[in-house]
Amino acid sequence: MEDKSERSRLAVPATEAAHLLLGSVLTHDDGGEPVSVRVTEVEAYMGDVDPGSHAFRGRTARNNTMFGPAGHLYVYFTYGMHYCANVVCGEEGHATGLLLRAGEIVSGADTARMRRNNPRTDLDLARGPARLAQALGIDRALDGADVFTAPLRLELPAEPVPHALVSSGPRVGVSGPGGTDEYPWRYWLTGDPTVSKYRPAQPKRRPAGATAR
DNA sequence: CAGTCGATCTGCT
DNA sequence: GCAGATCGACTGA
Repeated sequence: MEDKSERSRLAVPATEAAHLLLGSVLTHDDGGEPVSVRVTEVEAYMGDVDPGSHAFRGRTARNNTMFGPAGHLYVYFTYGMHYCANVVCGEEGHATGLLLRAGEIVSGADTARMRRNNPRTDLDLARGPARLAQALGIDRALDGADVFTAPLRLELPAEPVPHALVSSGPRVGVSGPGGTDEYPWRYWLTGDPTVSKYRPAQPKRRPAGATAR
């Protein structure tokens, strides 16, 4: 019953769901030491109307989970080496989701450090979407998994975080046509040290010497 | 400290 | 064939 009502809280527009996820705690218990992350930064993807979204071109094998019901994890593999995780939100079929961009490790830090190959500071354990996924031990085996069912556990706050504590700005790494990158669809807890450093979307990397090597 | 580049999977043209 | 919801190593000052 809890699960049902918690899931329904995510079946809302991405902007609203973002304020539920900020401050929530996601745990992955793979049988070893459980690792928990307090979410401090998310990015909204608006499904098939959003040029920056994987779902913009329609349903594929990879983005299939995005088109399903809210409360499931969409995990994708990118750049040949990284996993990133989204929490599906909104109504089923709309393919909206929230990319987990950064968080603070609240328990299981030892395991997280090992998975991340011992970064300089604990602030770097889950600062960035691929880092967060790696710290939690998330890979594509968890694509489609229910965040309210083992081995995952998502604890939403009783109340959404007040808007006054949240900042917003352009999405990172998205340089889509139509000024997509101008929409303030990235949300973070103002002043939190674990929020990822803003890096403008790379315009395009073209061969500098006119000819490829 | 800031800028550049390689790694290498997935989906679209 | 190419660009991408990234990260970390390396360069040079």
